Amino acid sequence: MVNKAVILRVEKTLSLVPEGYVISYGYLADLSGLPGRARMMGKCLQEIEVDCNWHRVLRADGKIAFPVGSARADEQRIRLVSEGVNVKNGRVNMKKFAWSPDLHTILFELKY
DNA sequence: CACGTGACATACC
DNA sequence: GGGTATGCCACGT
Repeated sequence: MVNKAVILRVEKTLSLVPEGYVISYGYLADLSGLPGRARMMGKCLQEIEVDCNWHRVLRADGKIAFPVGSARADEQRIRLVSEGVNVKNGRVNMKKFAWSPDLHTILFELKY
């Protein structure tokens, strides 16, 4: 189990990620006021509402975190492609599609 | 208390 | 590009 406060923070951050963009686990943690806790993001995503933007979360190198060919990986790829994010060999070009707002601005707005 | 593990990241070779 | 090492934090053994 993950703290409910943490879950809420991550849900809030995910709600800010625009359609057509993606974000890494590490930066998601940073924006949620939890620097260095990338590994915790995965735990959170297993407990978060299915309606969140979980499919926009990728590894820092742009790869989908699930094993290639798995049902989850396929669903994530389909969702990303359907909103305009190119997925080639289970990987996304982070230079093009990564959502990278100013960290401090977000932290200030969310009061973390 | 010491490890091992995990939807991870970074640095270095 | 791949492979190893280390840092990170929560949990289970």
